[in-house]
Amino acid sequence: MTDTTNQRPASSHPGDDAATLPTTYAPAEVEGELYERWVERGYFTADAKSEKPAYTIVIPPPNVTGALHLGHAFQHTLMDALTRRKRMLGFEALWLPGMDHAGIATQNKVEQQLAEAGLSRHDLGREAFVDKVWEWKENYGGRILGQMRRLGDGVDWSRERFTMDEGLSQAVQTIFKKLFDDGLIYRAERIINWCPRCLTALSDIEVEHENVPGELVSIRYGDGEDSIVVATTRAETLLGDTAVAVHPSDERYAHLVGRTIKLPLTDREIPVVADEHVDPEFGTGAVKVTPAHDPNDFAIGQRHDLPNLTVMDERGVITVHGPFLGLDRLEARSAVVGALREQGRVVAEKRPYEHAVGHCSRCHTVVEPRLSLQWWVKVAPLAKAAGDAVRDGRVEIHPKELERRYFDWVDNMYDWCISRQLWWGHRIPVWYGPDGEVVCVGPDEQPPTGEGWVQDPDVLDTWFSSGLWPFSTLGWPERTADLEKFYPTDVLLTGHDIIFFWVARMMMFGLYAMDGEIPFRTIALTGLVRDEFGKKMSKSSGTAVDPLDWMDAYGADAVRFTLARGANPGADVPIGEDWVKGSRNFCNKIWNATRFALMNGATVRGPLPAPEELTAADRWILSRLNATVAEVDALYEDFEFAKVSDALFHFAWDEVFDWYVELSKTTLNKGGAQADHARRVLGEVLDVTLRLLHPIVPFVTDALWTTLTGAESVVVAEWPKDSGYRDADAESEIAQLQQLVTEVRRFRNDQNLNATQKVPARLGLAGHRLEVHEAAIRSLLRLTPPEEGFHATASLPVAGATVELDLSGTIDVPAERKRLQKDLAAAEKEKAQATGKLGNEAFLAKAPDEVVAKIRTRLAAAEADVERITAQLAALPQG
RNA sequence: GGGCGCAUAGCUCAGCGGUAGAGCGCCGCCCUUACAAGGCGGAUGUCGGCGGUUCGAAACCGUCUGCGCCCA
Repeated sequence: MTDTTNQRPASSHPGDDAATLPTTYAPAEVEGELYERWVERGYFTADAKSEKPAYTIVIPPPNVTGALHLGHAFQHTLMDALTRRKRMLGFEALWLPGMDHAGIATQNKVEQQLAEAGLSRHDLGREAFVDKVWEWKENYGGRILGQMRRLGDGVDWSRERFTMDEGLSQAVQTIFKKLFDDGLIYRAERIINWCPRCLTALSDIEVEHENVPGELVSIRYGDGEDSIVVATTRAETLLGDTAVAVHPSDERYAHLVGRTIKLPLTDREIPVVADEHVDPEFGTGAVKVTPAHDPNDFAIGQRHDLPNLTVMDERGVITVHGPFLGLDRLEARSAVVGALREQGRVVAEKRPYEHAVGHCSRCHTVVEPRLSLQWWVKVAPLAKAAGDAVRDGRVEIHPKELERRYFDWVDNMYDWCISRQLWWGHRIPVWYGPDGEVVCVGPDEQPPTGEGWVQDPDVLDTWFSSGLWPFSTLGWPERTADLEKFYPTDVLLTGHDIIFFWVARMMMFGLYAMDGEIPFRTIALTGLVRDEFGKKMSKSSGTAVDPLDWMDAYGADAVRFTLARGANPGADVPIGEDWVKGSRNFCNKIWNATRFALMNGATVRGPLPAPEELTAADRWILSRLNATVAEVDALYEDFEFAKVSDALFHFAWDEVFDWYVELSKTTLNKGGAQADHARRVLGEVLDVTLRLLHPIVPFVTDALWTTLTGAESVVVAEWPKDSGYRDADAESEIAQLQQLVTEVRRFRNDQNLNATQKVPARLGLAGHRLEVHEAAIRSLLRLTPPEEGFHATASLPVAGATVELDLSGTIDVPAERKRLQKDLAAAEKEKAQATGKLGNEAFLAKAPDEVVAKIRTRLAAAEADVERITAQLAALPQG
């Protein structure tokens, strides 16, 4: 025999290897060690100088504060599967890891720590505080990185990045300067979302709107003829009202427009203005206007030149002199309503009143719209480009249904507030001079020095730096070899929940920074991980599962396989412990099937025998093997991980393990050339199957594959190719064999025959194509040859043969009759359906020929079944 | 309030014009020398309701009901 797979020095005694494999797969014993070996050998380290085509995925950088949760485990499994497969396909695969500095989250964490010591960040001062955060990062940050190793993430650790790295910070400064110079970054005073707890501005998408029961209070402003009733859910803002607005054509209030009205609880007179944007149908048709504390009111204020009166400080405490001074906004709300009520100015109160209220996405505090001076990105031109790149097909969104969500956002985007009143983050590179100068400093420039020059104290929104991730991590703004080789990246795989936060921003910045070059070719969006009942998992309700626990109990492969198997494009993924157990069982099954194969001398050495030398079972499984390779390849291209996993699960378990391995036992026992061939085919099938499974369950496949082949590692093995071999004859022959075996097994079961009990039988296969399978059939069914005195007590016509069994006594006639009658009913129903269709002229005339032919075949089969079962029933002894 | 999506076996989900499927769960038999984390066999659905299109609908269209999600 010649060895065509010459890089595989086969182990000298495969049986010995098998003997060393325990009967149960113990993931804990192999996973950690295997992972370290992969990393040490540099399998995941990509080479920018490689001749191979590049395949790049950048990881959605987890927060430095984070721990691995099932959502990460899920996405990482998919990204790992994609890169592992491409690596096997001969690509220079790079999966680039890293972390996000997570401005607010991280700062909060360190502030909490300080609070325990009774300190605030102001006690330390900015510089010391930032040092403290770095210190925290070194000590506690990045726990997730170790957990990624546990999961088996094949990331290139040599390229690990952090958004606050020097390089990435330089990228931030570079793009800031470029945007500033292009007039796409500006400073403006507007109403922004303010978190009174985090004490910072938030962008629109960092605010979560939630319906909560509040109150709607209708208040009468002014008196008598000249009074107007307005309604509000935030009565305390009354203190900052600088007008009442009505619709210009609203006759009810026409006499008041242009005049002033007395604002209750104050000594101020405020004007009544007419504004097109007031809805005369809503409520009383009049609205109070608080320009400094509401975005719509601010707009009205601008149009009518109203003063902006700020009545709360940054913590939401009332600053207006009088009885409400020093009250928190919520206390002030009821105090104001109470005072109004006393004055008889409360016309109506609706409580509870369901309405949407914005909450800080970080700490869930109710946000307060607040007038302040902030930095903004003018998104219109950037967003247009980001939308066009998808519209013209340069970037593809998977699944396509989610495109709309993307377009809705990028096509209707408001300017992005990027300044945050935090200390942890990229500081805004703008200096203010003593005479009002504003200088934006580029990365290679020196900030202005001298008396009176100060840098802007704010830092940038965390998502500003994440938006640069696909290229900043590859060395931009330098024209690095990495950037040359690995950019644009291939797939951006992430949850659809951060399309706006992250995906759209990367598109905008990527296209802008790289002169129109796209940051990635495909956006693959996943859903969220849910519990086994499809319910949201949350930390607060205690329903969140720590994937580490499951990995410890069942192995990383089991967790990965379960997640992959649930991964339908864009859809949420439910996961439960029982399912992980099921996946563990599958891994164990693979383990034992391979163990069996090795004990029986399965081999990958030498060429595969020609089809004509093989048994039908061999040809069948090779045919199915190649079809499976083709199927898996096609599914991978569409990110159909669930279907990939399912196809492999069923091929491996149902076809290879339950049928091929069982059939091969007879051949192997017989010995001779056929047995040699079976060993080679078995080796081939396992070799390919393990390689196909590897991207999803990397550990168990590597442990087994190296034992089977003696080669270095399946991580660097070649991805299987469909040889094109298909054998329809073998497939139908084995299908017939399966039909016969199953039918007899059913009979045995119905007759309550013990599974191990041997039964004498005559197969009646003379001249039948299944004749060659007689030994296998007898073995599978535990049928012994008819001996002297054989007396058939049951006769089963099946698959064109008649199997006669000697049950040495009476069979259970009622049981058999019951079963046959059920089968007969099914066959007759089938026959009736088919007859009905074929009797329908319109069907014959309009249905495609192949459908008609199929129905005809079905009818023939049903008729044969009816005849056969009727005969069997008639042959049953009376009783 | 606007938009999108989903209702299929006990549970979680595939299928999206031509015989209703999978995993788990359930019932029965079996520790058959690869595997009891297993083997073999089995049961279970008027495919949410109503109407329409079609030779043919779980699938396409309309409508109602009930749930999700996104945005305001």
